[in-house]
Amino acid sequence: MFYEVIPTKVFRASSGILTYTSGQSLQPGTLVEIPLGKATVRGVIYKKVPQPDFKCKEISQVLHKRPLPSHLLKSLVWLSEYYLTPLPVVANLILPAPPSRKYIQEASPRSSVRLHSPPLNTAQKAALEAVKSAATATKLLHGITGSGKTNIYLKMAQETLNDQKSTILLVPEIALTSQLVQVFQSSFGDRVICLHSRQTDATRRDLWYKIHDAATPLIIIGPRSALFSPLHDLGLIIIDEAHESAYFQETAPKYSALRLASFIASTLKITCLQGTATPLVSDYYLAEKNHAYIPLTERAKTSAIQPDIFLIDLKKRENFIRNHYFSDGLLKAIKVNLEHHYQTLIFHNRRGSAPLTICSNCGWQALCPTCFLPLNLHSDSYTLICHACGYQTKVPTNCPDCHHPDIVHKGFGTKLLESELNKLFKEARIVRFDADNKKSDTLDALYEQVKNGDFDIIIGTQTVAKGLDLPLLATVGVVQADSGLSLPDFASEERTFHLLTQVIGRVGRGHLDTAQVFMQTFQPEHPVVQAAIHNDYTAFSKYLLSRRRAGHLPPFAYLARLDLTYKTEVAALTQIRRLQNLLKKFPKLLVSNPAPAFHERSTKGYSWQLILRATSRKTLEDAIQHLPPNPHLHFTIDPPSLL
DNA sequence: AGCACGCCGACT
DNA sequence: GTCGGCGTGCTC
Repeated sequence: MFYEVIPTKVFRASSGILTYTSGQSLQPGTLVEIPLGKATVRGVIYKKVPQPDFKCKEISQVLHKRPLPSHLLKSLVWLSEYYLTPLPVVANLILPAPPSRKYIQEASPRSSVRLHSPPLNTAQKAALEAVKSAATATKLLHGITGSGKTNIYLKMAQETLNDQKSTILLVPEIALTSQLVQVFQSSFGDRVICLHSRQTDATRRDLWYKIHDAATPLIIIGPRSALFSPLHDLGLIIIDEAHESAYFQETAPKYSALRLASFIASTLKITCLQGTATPLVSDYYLAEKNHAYIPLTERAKTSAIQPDIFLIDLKKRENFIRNHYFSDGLLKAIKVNLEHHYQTLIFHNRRGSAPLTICSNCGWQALCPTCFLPLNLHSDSYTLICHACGYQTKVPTNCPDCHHPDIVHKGFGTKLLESELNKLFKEARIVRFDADNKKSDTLDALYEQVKNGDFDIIIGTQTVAKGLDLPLLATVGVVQADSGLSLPDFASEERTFHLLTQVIGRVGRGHLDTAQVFMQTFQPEHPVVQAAIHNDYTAFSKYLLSRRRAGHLPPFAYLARLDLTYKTEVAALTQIRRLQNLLKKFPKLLVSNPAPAFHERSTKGYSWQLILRATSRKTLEDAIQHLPPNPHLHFTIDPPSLL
């Protein structure tokens, strides 16, 4: 018998599928090992075929008798076509981790008492009914902070379990301490399997087989790759925080877990529920059009309160008499909080002490020797660090160019704010959370202490904006709300809106009867800042959708980014111009001018990019498929950002 | 998307 | 001459 097999190794300019022979009768989706050149690689049976007119090698081993569930094989084909990626590249997504010698036993999940999911309030019941009655497979649940989306997830997972079906719950990044994981574990005990990146290959492989061979339905909680869990009885997919960028895989095979989940759901005729307090406007627009948009606007907790929001203009220095970074109002609030043993959260989305280091005499700037990006000052270790590649160097005492001693640092990050607050409030216990924390003092590790009030002031980047529920938190201070708005990226306004909305949502959660937000900004009138402080998603989406429509951007156009990377800048430039000319023959395609990529230079060389836009996806696909093969060229279809 | 090999232009 | 980068062929 002859079989087409999808190998996991690729050769440029091969169609991807190869034909092998076997004495056994094998079903599509069976995992096998095949000889390929001098090597042996793993592969998946695609389908049975008649004997071809060329000679075939024999399948060397059948790895698992039971084939993969059919929706996974269909997913491979879909991903390959949708993202124009060779089948062998996407095949790597569905194979279990290869065996490895090191075996670490996972702590077995606590089989706790089976709690029943909490009863739903009227608004939640109505939303659940709306989810069930929507005609499309994919539904968007727009639940504001505190509306109780989790209760709806629990209820749906429970009902799916009652139907003897499994559920996949996608989370952006898995924190085992996260409330969502804990709630699911206490409700469903050892039916819950968590997948995460810190598991060893051996553990992952074990769990893969456990899922594949499971006799009873399960609940899988994990990151985007959890979609490839080999469940034979999948009945529901839930995507929490569906706006998060972590659902897009940036490295090949590039894909959006949201789009894939939608494909799987419509293939299996099951529900894919995407829940978020701040939908991506593209998803919102599409869901609205498909009658799959379900708003849940009522706060579940009656004790929840609207925070008092103080918008503070950074241009008016009279608001900053006492300190350069913190307005007088914010400092007053911190002082009051200290007296009441309440907490204050200071949000600033830039780590380090200062992002720029320059010579005030000749204008020399400290740049990373490989990335050419400005080096960030970290005062605590007195080093300059590249936030892109990690390069470190001592801060020079004199300018390397003119030897002048006037080296100055511009801008500010969380480390500077931390030392500033330490000076202002000597008695306060201050903690900072960002990507510079060591494993032992991450937010995850110190969560209980933070919650119990062991710290008075919490400073952080986006890591503190998401999901924190602190009973003693009274005040949020945003040091510069508009700092992310100037990036050269069509998604920067949307990202800023998400962050501001999330960080505002940290207070007023019903624990305390006081809640304030101090929003400092150079652009108090900016529509994004205004929409965020008024918690007005409708105004925000209206504003952003009109900008997107005018700019021929998603959801009104399809987007692709072409990146060309060469060792020398000349090569990158000449090649990108050639590419630009080549693309002129596609009449319906909008081609941008060549521009240096945001991360213009890296260890790989110099990168330049072209942005392609088209109103039909087919136009984009045609253009990309007709590009001459070039190992220096990489493309991203539907990029969530251009950075 | 990974490796081996041969070509060519830029250096010592 | 040597090195490094680029282009090509490889697979059933």
